[in-house]
Amino acid sequence: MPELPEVETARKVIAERALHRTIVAVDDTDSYVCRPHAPGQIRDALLGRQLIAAHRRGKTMWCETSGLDGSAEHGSAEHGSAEHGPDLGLHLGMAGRIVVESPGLETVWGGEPFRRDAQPARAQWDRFRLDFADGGSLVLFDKRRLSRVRLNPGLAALGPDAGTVTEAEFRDLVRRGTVAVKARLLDQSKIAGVGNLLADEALWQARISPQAPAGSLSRPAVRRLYQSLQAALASAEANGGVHTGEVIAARRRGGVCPRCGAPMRQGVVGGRTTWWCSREQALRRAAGARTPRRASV
DNA sequence: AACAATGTTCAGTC
DNA sequence: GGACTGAACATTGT
Repeated sequence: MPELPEVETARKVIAERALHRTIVAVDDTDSYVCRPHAPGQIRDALLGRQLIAAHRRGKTMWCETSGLDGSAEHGSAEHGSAEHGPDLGLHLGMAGRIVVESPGLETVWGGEPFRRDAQPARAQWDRFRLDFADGGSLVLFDKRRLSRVRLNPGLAALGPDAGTVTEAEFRDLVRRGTVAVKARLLDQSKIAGVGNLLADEALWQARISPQAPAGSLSRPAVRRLYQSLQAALASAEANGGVHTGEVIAARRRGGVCPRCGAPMRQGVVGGRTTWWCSREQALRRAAGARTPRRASV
């Protein structure tokens, strides 16, 4: 169930292990995952080509592909689009992972966090597959079938990547409107890459209520939020995923704030289950308002 | 058995 | 048209 850091891990797996290998077979028969393409359309577009680069913005990945004889990987060749194939867009949805097999090398994967269950990966969860001429493969594995594969994915609906957005851009995009700040963080058209856990973690680090209207944040608060988000992204990438966030383990019944010990509170914000510290992330009303209610559990 | 799940999209309302 | 809300999507795990 990947957010930006997990998707970046998957992108690296592709970039390091799946490039420059000729595609000799494509399974694009899952019409839900491959929508709106017709079965066979992605296959026909990719057969005989190679993946030559893997990119990411937010949670969306796309791979550039070579010309039919692999020409683009051998440099120059700037004679027009015939030298390149279409981009292959990959989105891991809620539970997708990328698995790359290579002859003589161990299988590598990225995306969904590691689970130590002994359960073998059932082939029925392979939603999309590229087979390479060397006998290896790239598989999009997804138990829940909400991942997506498509040719030439548009990126116009995505805001700047959460990992590279500047503080000034972030402030302009976030601090406006009346929507809850958490909902704004989850809006991929504003900032791309933040998911439910990352949003809870960054807001907790910054001690900001997830329910605070986005436009009501003070300039220092937005700055804290930006810095907390960058720290949470870096920490997740270093430690293996967003589930390693400090407050994530406290997202459960009876959980307490890892900093102050106050009970964690749960609710729905922006349509997603949300946990926050009842003390440090209390929703403060506009200037002049009091906070008369004692903390309730 | 009912419900939640680390995501996106789309129909609907203001 | 933009901002916002809530349900739907497919499937699994609790």
